[in-house]
Amino acid sequence: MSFFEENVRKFFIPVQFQKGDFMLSAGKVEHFLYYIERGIVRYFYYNTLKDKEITTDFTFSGQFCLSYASFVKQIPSVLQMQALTDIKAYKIGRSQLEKLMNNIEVVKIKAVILEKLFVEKSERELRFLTQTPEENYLYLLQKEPVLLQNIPLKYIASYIGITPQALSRIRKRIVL
Amino acid sequence: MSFFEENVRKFFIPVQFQKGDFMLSAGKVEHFLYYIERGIVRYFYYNTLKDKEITTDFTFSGQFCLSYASFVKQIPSVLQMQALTDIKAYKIGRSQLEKLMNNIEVVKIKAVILEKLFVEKSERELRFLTQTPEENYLYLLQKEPVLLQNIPLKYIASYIGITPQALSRIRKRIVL
DNA sequence: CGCCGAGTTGAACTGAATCAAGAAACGTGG
DNA sequence: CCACGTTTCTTGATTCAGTTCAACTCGGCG
Repeated sequence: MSFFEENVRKFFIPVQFQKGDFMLSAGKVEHFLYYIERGIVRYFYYNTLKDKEITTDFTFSGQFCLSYASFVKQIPSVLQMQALTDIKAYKIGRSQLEKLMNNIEVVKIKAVILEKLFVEKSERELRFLTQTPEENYLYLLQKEPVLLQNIPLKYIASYIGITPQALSRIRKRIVL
Repeated sequence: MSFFEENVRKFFIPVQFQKGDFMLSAGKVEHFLYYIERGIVRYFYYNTLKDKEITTDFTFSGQFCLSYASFVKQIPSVLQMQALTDIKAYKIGRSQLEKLMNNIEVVKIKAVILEKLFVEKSERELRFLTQTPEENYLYLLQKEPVLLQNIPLKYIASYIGITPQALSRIRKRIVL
């Protein structure tokens, strides 16, 4: 059991979600931080103008998961979270987490987690700037093969920043 | 004087850079965290394969600035930093900063800064996924007008993820 | 069985990349 | 302060990958 997992079990409450469940809908305020023990979560925005969903991220087993801006500022969330698989998770309320923040070790862990989030976003940024959608897809393929087993391709297309049609053609190109 | 500025002055050493100076070159390990009092810093990667620079970010007056991965892991930096203007800054060494991390208030500030960095990258990610290069440029125009006064457009093109030629045509379109 | 969402395929279109050349701005030394 | 060379910016022509609109297939599920 990992260091995080041990600590998580001490303070967090078990919670489960079913495939398809919305863990957080648009307009709701995020009150919990989740630790995903098993499953995949999808983050997305809904663009009313274009009547289109934009998938921005996925969270896999062993990671923390929350609508960050909403949780921190306690404002209605624009970002939505959906369970892509059945999920086994642990949650902790914001006020209780706040109490833990008097412990310097916990604050340090918080900094480490934020650090990781920041570095990941930076790496993703670099991929957008340097790679073609095709290279981006191939990267995702080798980095998170589990993603492609159960998940609709349209979410992956959106995550890469292209249409489902374009992804379909890329996949065709690759096989040849 | 802001809260940050007050604290910065207590522990940081003044340092200056001239326009064009490399604050950190590729392959060097980052030993300092900088606070930029006045000036603009450009972050970029150099892609040997395509013989091309990729500008990923800018830091303006009143912000912290460092090659994050290199500083934290003490490994040679891939990311480079260059002064786009003359710069007045303050710096603190890694080991001294580490000592400050025994103070919970400092760690909390660290978390707040990382939080800000993460949210900014997330917003930039969303712009890549939802906006056209033209919209992206217009956004930058209104968000950081100072950037366009002295800075070569090719850096801005790179930051948006397009070629200088494409940016030139976008600017032409906008004026009309 | 029929419906519906996901995925694929086709054709026309669009916007950025690329290659190439010329104009404008900048800095440096005479 | 001007002349020169370099870098930056612009413009044109061509090519290419992704978008859009539309039709069709496939598989699951009522």
